[in-house]
Amino acid sequence: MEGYGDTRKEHQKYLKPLGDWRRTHDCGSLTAENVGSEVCLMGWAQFRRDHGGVIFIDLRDREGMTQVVFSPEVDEQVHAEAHCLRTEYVLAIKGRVRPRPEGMVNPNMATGAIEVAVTEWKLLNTANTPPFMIEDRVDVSENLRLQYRYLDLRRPRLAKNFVVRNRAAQAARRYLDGLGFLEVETPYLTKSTPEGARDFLVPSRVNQGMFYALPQSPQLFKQMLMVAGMDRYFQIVRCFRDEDLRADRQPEFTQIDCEMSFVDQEQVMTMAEGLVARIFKEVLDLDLTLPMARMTFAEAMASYGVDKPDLRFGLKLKDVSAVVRESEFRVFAKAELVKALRVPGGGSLTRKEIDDLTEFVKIYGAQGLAWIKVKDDGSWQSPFAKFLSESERAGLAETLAMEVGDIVFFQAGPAEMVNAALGNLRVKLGEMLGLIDEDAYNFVWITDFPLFEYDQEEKRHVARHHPFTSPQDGHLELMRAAPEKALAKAYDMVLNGNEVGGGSVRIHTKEVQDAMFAALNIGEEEAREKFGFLLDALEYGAPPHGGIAFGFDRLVMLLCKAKSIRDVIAFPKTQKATCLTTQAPNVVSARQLRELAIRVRETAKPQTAGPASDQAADQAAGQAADRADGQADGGDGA
RNA sequence: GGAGCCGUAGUUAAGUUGGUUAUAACGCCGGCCUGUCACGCCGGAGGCCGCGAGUUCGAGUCUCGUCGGCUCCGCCA
Repeated sequence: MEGYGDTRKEHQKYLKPLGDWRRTHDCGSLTAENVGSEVCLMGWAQFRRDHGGVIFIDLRDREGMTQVVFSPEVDEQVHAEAHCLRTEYVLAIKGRVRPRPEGMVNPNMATGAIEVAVTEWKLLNTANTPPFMIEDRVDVSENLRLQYRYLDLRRPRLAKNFVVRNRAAQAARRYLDGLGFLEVETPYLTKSTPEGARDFLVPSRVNQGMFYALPQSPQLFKQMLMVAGMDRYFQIVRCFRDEDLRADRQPEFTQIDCEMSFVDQEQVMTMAEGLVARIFKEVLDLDLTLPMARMTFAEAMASYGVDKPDLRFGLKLKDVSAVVRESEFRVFAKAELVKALRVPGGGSLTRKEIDDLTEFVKIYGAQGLAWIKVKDDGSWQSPFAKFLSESERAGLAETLAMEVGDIVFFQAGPAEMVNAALGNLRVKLGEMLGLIDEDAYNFVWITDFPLFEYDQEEKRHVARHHPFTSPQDGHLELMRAAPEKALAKAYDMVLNGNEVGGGSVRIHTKEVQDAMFAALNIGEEEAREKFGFLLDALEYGAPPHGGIAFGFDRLVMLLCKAKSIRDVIAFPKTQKATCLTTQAPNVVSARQLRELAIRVRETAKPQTAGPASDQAADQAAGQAADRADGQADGGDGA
C-alpha cells in the first residue's frame, strides 16, 4: 500500500486557486471550426498518455472529452509540471486549438479533429485512485456503484440519463404550461390515508404522539385544487410508498401529476398522449402516431393475461375451457379456466428449456406446464395429450390453428393464476425467442377497468384504482347490485409492457362518493374521519374533473433504454430500501427520540459497531431510560 | 414473509475430485519513452477467498447459519 495514496497526497502541494480563470468552452464542443482560438477548459483527467517527451490528457466533463497536449516545444515548464497528473485529477488549462496532425484524427471522438496545445495550466485538485474506473465499458458491482454514486454518475452512460431526464421534465413543463396548466406544489407532510400502499410516517414534535404521512400521491390535494377553481394543475412531484422494491419501483419516486376541470375521459387521454408525444419528440426526435391504440381491460386479460400487455410481439393467449370442459382429463375439466399459448416455431425448444419454463410458471402458482409439440409429420408429441379424446384433440387443433413446428403451452386452474402464469410466460418467450424489437415504442391505452376488485384477506371489495374514481355512466346501480361488474372511468397508458401512466375521471358529487364508500364497506363515520375534508370540498361546488399521473422514472428509464429506474434516479435506494451512499436509514440520538416522545420498543437486529456506534450506544442508553419511564407510567399497552 | 442468482487483490473474473507458495487481465507504484488516444516497454507492491460455525489429517472448494447486492412472488389504491 505504500505510495498508494502518498504519491497523490504529495501532489497537493502543486494545487493552485482558480483565481480569475473562466471556462470558454466545455470539453465536448470544440471542432475544426475553433482551430486557432485561445480557449480555457476545465475538467477531470480521464486518461494520461505520457510519452516522456509529450503528454496527452483526455480532459473530461459532463459534455465530453477533449485531448489536451503538454509539449516541451510549447512550454518547457508546463510540460515538466504535467508529469504529476493522475486519473481524476481536476485541472484547468489554457491553450490554442490546433488541428491534429495528418492521420492522427480520432473519428471515435466528437472533438477528435482537434487538440488543445496547453500554454498554461493549473492543478485545481488531486484525487484518490477511484475504486473503479470512470468508464462505461467496465462492469462494476451495483454495491460499489451505489456506495460511490458520485463517481458512478461521472460515467458518461449514467450522466447521459440525467440529461435525458432533464429534457423530458422541461418538455413536460413547456407542454403543460402551453395548455394553461398551473404548476402548484402540495404538502409533503400530510395526513395518513388508509386504502392503498403503506405510508411513510413522520412524527410530530409539536404534537407528540401524532404523525404526518408522506403522500403516496397528491391525489386528494389535486382534487381540492379543482374545487378551488385552479382549473388545470400539474406538478412534477415526489411520491412515497413504503412497499417492497423492484427494478421499476423505489420507495420515493416521481410523478408527472395532472388534473383538469370540466373534462371527461377523452380529453384527459388526448392531453396525455400529446404530453408523451411532446416528450418523445423533444428527447428522441421521434414522432409518435396519435391517437394511441386502445384495448379494454377485459381484452388485455383475455389475450395477454396481464393488464399491461407488451404489444411489440404477438403470441396471444386463447381460452380453450369450452373445448375441454367435458374432458376425461380431470385437471382440465374441473379447472375454472383453461388457456393455451401457441408459439409458432416453438417446436424447436429443448426438453431442458421446457423444464426451465415449467419452473418459471411455478413462480405464479402453477403446478406444472402442459405442452404439445406438432411434429413435422403433423403428429403430436405431448406428455398429456393421450388423456384427451379424439374430438377434444381435433377441437384444440382447430381452435388454436395449430401448425407443424408449433409448441402450445396450456395452463389450467384458477383464472388469476392461469392468466399470470401464461401472461408472464408469453413475455419470457418473447425475450427468449428474440421476438421483441428493442427499438420499438409500442403504446396502448388500457380502458374500462373494473371499479373494484375483491380482497381475499379483508373479505371485501376494494377500489382497484382508488376510492375517488368515477364509475362509468349508468354503472351507479351496479355498484350496489353487482360490484364486480361495475366499470370505472379509468385508463392506464402502457408502453412496451410497462405501466407508465394511469388516471381516472373522479367522483365530483357527494351522492356518488357516498355510494362508493358504501360499496367499499366504509362507514359514514370512518369516511368522515379519513376523508372528511374532501367530502366537505365536494359539497362546495366541485366541478367535474379528472386527471392522470405518469411514472416519470419509468418513462425516463424507457427513454434511456435503462434496465432499472435506479439508473435514472441520482441517489436510489437498494432493494432493502437503504442508501449505500449516505447509509440511511440510521439510528438517531436518544434526545431526538425523546423530543418526539418516541420509544423504540424492539430492535430487530443488534446495532453493529462502526461509524454509527456512538449513535447506537446513545440510542441504546436512551431506550433504557425510556423503558424506565414507560414502566413508571405503567406502560402503554398497545 | 418466500424463491432464485451472486460475494476470491483496488476492479472484473479463473480456481479441476477437498491437497504444496491462491492465478490472470486491468488499475496502482517506480523506471524508460516526442504523436498517443483504453499508448507502449521493463520492474514492483498488493489477499480476513463477505462473516461465523461445522465436517475433515487438510476447506476458496463440502454442510449449516448469517450479512450484503441483484431478480422475482407476495405486497405496490
